[in-house]
Amino acid sequence: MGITKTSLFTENQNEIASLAKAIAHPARVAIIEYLLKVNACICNDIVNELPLAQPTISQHLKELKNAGIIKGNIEGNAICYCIDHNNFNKIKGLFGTIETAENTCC
Amino acid sequence: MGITKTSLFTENQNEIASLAKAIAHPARVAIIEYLLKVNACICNDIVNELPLAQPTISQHLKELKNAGIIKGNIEGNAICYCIDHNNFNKIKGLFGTIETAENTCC
DNA sequence: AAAGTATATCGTAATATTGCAATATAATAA
DNA sequence: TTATTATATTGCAATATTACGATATACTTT
Repeated sequence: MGITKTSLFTENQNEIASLAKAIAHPARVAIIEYLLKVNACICNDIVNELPLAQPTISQHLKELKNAGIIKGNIEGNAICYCIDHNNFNKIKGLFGTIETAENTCC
Repeated sequence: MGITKTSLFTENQNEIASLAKAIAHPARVAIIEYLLKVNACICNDIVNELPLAQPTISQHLKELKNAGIIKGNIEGNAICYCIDHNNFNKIKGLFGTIETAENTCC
């Protein structure tokens, strides 16, 4: 098999999982951190900043965009990427709302 | 290729990525939610709760344990799993500390 | 001891991810 | 128009993940 049985889980569970998946690579974490640092969004800068080839960066950016974590705007012949703060806060919310009371077990 | 170039990124970036990876599957999200709900930790219950075969659940539990999200204690011939709240709070912290100020771009 | 219960591991097939060279696309500059 | 610059897409090889049947391990009950 090897295919995740998405249909067996709730929409919320799949949503959390796919957002987590978008963050589940150090290059993508690095891109997020960089975009948060520079705020205004450069793109070729990311290629220069990270030790990966341009097509690889482009692929990671695509995944982050599909997940809604970043967004890109065309600016001349360049593309300006930046964090999509609405969705990013939503992610933080998903983790933040989980109650982690004292556990009485183990 | 196909191998993540872990060595090219910081320890913190790799840590966030691997914690996110542990959450990046709906079955593992479901396991976490279930353990948070029942607090005290049953194990065969998880197999009955989720629509996946026992070896598959066992594999997911192993990944969650390796990531430090859950821990298991032997109790007779059963194993009691529960959330490792120390690490779980750490994860929440990792996401929570990221500043998401207003963005002035895009 | 034998049977039952609970969990882990092995082996394997199906699929997904990662990374990059080569190439395509699109806007700008010369 | 012809470079140049910036980004995306394609194709492919290497590797990782997912799922589960079969089997192993280990404790408990009979």
